[in-house]
Amino acid sequence: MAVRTRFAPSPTGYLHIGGVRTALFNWLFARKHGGQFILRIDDTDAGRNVESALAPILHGLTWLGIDWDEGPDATGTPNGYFQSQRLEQYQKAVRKLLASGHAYRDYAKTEELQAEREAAEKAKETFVYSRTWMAETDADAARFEAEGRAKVVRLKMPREGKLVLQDHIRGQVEFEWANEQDHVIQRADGTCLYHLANVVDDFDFQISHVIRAEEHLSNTPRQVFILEALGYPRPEYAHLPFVAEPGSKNKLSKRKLDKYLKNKDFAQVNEHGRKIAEAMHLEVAAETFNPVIVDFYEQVGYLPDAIINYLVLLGWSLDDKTETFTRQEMIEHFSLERVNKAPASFDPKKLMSVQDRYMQQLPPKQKVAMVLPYLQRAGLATDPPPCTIGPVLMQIVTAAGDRIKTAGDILDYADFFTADDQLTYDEAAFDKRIRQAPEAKTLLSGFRDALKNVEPFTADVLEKTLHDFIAKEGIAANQIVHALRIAVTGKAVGFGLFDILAILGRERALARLEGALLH
RNA sequence: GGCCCUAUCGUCUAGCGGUUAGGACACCGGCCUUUCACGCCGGCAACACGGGUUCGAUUCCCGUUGGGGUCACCA
Repeated sequence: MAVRTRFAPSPTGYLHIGGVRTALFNWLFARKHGGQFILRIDDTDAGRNVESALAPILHGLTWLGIDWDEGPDATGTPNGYFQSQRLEQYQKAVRKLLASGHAYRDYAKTEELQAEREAAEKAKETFVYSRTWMAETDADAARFEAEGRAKVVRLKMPREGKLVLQDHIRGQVEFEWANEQDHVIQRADGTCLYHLANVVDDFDFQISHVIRAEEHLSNTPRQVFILEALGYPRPEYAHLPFVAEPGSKNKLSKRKLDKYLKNKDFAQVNEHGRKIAEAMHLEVAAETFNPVIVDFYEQVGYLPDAIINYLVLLGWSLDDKTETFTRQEMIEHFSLERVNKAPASFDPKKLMSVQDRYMQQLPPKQKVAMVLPYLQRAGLATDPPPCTIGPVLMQIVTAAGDRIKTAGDILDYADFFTADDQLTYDEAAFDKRIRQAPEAKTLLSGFRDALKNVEPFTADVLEKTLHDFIAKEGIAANQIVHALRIAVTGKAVGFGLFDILAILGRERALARLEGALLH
């Protein structure tokens, strides 16, 4: 049997990290078995802004390299893979269910139903609808309608026996039919509900394996009832544990950002990204720009491979050792049987460390290409870029080494791209290392003079120059090194001092020293 | 509350009857070093509890407790 899996997001306007994990597992499973991965849009009641609300989702999946074999195109133009376009199929299914007696017209009023519910609760019994307003014949229906009642269509669920489900992750799970309600499948206004639509779609698209979040496990009985009543084959099921909040077992939700920001690690990763976004003058609303949303990572300059690698480990593992996987390796090794049953909490710090590993592997040339747009967006480089920028960027990226953990980190070195007389200083550091350090200014000015004759102006020679200077002055390296760094970069931290000077070149280095002496 | 799922270091996890319970992230020391980052070395740290089954349970079974999900004319 051909393997066909699906991811069925509703157009919410953003791609959530938990959703990606679900999509990823579906994608992996399909790829592993040479099957198809289908993207279907659950927009049964979304309405107007579907296209714009869908764009970030399609874009996010594409960015992450989760490609779909069937579904909307990249622009999200509605086609057959939108529930809103398939209403006729759902109506047909309802008619069939009605005809076979698996569903009935119900004329109960909300208050009447509510009363029954409350009575059951009072008596501490499980609520079971009395079916008082059930119309199984046209005569009944006519009578209720004469009373001015509105109708919905309900499932006529079995009231005895049980459903035995084989789940690829949970194993055997059983449900008593008696605990199931006569769920509504068609509203009074004639539109259909999710579970019905879902089952019809899964059948029409020939989905072989339903791989979805655990929250749907309890919904499965009604879906199985519907599909069996319709004569459809039962797909295979795999209910994934959900992705939980950092440091807790609650389901991750984009609505509880305030709470996550109290988590130190989450706050730190968030802050890092926010700083970069601000440097690029990005307008970011906290609700859509934070580590729960995929877009955050793209904006900040993470690598899609790193995110995918982190995510595949969230609920799945190969063994006790392997942590790094190429896509091919993931596809080759993935199996539902090795998916964990318990929820896994999202750990942004660990994601960061995976990102760090991937970044370290990246050749400098690629880092340069990755980093350039960030300078442009921050207004530090023109577009198209000046042809001189390539070599400079290569020098910076090489000198910065592992310090550039995301592409946006290039902005830590923005001072290379600002005019020498526009340099801003970390004032606290400037105070400590220059204003209040004895002799600092004298030493800086002495070293400035020494720089005038350095030839060639390279890191090696500069290092030797400094050592000679230190020896001549009879001082410790500490007395000048920190002052020098602040004088030429404005900052107390950064990569190798001699690399900095060499990249700046003699003229700019001298200008900056001059500037610092006057500051 | 009913039903369902679930339970190994703070976090992600390995383990599928006998292990000094392993790895990774984080954390804490130390080394390297002009700062920061990287790297290296070392350290702290877990089988929720109670019954069974068994020669022997982290592992199998049953309870308890904890956590979560679900019970809509939402998806």
